[in-house]
Amino acid sequence: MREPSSRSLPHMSDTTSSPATPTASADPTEQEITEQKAVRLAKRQRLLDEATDAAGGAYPVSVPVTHTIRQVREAYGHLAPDESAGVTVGVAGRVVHLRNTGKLCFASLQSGDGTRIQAMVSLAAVGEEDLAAWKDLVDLGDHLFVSGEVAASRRGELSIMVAEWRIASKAIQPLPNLHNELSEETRVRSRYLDLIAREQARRNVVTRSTAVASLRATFAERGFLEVETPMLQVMHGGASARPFVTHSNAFDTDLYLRIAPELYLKRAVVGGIDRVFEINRNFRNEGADSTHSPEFAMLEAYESYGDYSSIADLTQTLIQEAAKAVSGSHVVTWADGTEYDLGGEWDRISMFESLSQAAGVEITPQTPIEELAALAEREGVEVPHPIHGKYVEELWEHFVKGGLERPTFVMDFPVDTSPLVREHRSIAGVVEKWDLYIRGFELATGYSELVDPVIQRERFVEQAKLAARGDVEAMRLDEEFLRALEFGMPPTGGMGMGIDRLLMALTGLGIRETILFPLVK
RNA sequence: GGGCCUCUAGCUCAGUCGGUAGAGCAGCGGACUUUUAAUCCGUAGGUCGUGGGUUCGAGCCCCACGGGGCCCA
Repeated sequence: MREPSSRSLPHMSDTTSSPATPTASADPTEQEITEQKAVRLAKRQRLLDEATDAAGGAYPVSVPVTHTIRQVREAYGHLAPDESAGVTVGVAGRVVHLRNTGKLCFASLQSGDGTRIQAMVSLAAVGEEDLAAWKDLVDLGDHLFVSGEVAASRRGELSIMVAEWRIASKAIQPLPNLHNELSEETRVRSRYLDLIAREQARRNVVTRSTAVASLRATFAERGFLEVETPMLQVMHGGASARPFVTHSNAFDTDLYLRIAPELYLKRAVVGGIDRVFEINRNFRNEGADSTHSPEFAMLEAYESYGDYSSIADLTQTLIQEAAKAVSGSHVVTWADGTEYDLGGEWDRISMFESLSQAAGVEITPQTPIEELAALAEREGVEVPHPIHGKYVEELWEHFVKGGLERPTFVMDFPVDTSPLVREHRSIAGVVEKWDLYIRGFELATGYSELVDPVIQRERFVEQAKLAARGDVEAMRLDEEFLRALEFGMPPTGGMGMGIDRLLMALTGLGIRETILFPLVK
């Protein structure tokens, strides 16, 4: 039990002259402190001054917790008003409400999962000095340990009748007002406050963790090994994107933050890691908005002796299992209340066929580029790097993409925009690649991987020419990767999926809600 | 990159025509033994994002910069 205070209750004249008040700090960079913080610092100092052992003070090493708040609620939530359980428990939680009727004080304690329980401190139970200390020292936001009998209050609220209490961790900053919504900016910049204040914020963390655990479980069931490949790379590759550049002092060389793990995972496949995946961060030095973050979590998986069809099957399973883990069924409910069905066999459509159908004109890999350019011109579609395949992809997005409601694999892309993919086994001019669209946005992409080192080299050379012409997203020629391929890579199906986007598809949230700590300036 | 909106107390927000800066919650002092955002009395708290400008006078008008948001490309 803590020692009650022998000092008088604080007055502002006391606290402003207190040695604990850091306005006296010699550090010139010290922020000017607010009145509320000064008051709390003074309380902290009083707690420290009175501490008799490691279990006292403002920051005890430990407190004798016997139950979580949830356990107490589950075991005794049935108590009738004024009924006592006849059981003594010790619980801890953050003070989120304080009420005081004079000789009886109430506090609502909240645990990290959001469950709450009421603590009741009465004059009769703790005595005059201790009640005064409670009123003096306990603030909203403090972590508090209370021990006492479990009972329901007269109004039926499950409570701890406090026999002993102590501060478990003193809060120096006042908690934000929990009755108003936090502003969007505070939510993102101070996520810890968002987590304290908002049930949905806590749920989002659980949902993401559940979804990622489900992905790993699905992979494990199918014999995939998880690996980690370099994030700092001498040469970035595996995707078309602008990289972040950094510098290694030890090697005295510039390094790139990876834009994709692909070229390393394929090296692993060459080495015989036949089923391999990685869930990790990629970095792309591009714009940030409600659907793009400069750093984002990415899943890539490679299945040797598979192809783009088998890896599509796998992708569908991964997502459906994740949906089931998160919401109990293949039908997920989004934050805005709409339901989205991820169940069943997903549609697989051809890019060229669906484009031809939507545009009302036959478009094939053999359609002259002049015709594509004219069509784009008529439709007002701008094509940044006017090669054949880019026209087709931009036109497809223009004509078809927005109309996709159900989960859909869009199959067979132009060859000249997919330099790491092998050509279709029977259709000329396209590659065995699909994009998965869910509610109109791209969630994943899959391939029959290009394993012929000679053709791969040719494709890289073409990319290098694009780079030389100023395409900052074009790929560099990776000699080490080509050498690995030359030792022989088995036929392989590969897949990449944005984890943040998966969460968006499962929950309907914005990307800043799916990422716990989004990058902010 | 372009357009529009926004930045005021710890938090969430008002602030009229350019004329001494407001509320709720939280804080501080007091009352109250069953409250649930308790209630009641009293009280303190501001570099109005930053820097310029216009004006007798700027939270408000003008310019630049910074943060955030929305829409468009």
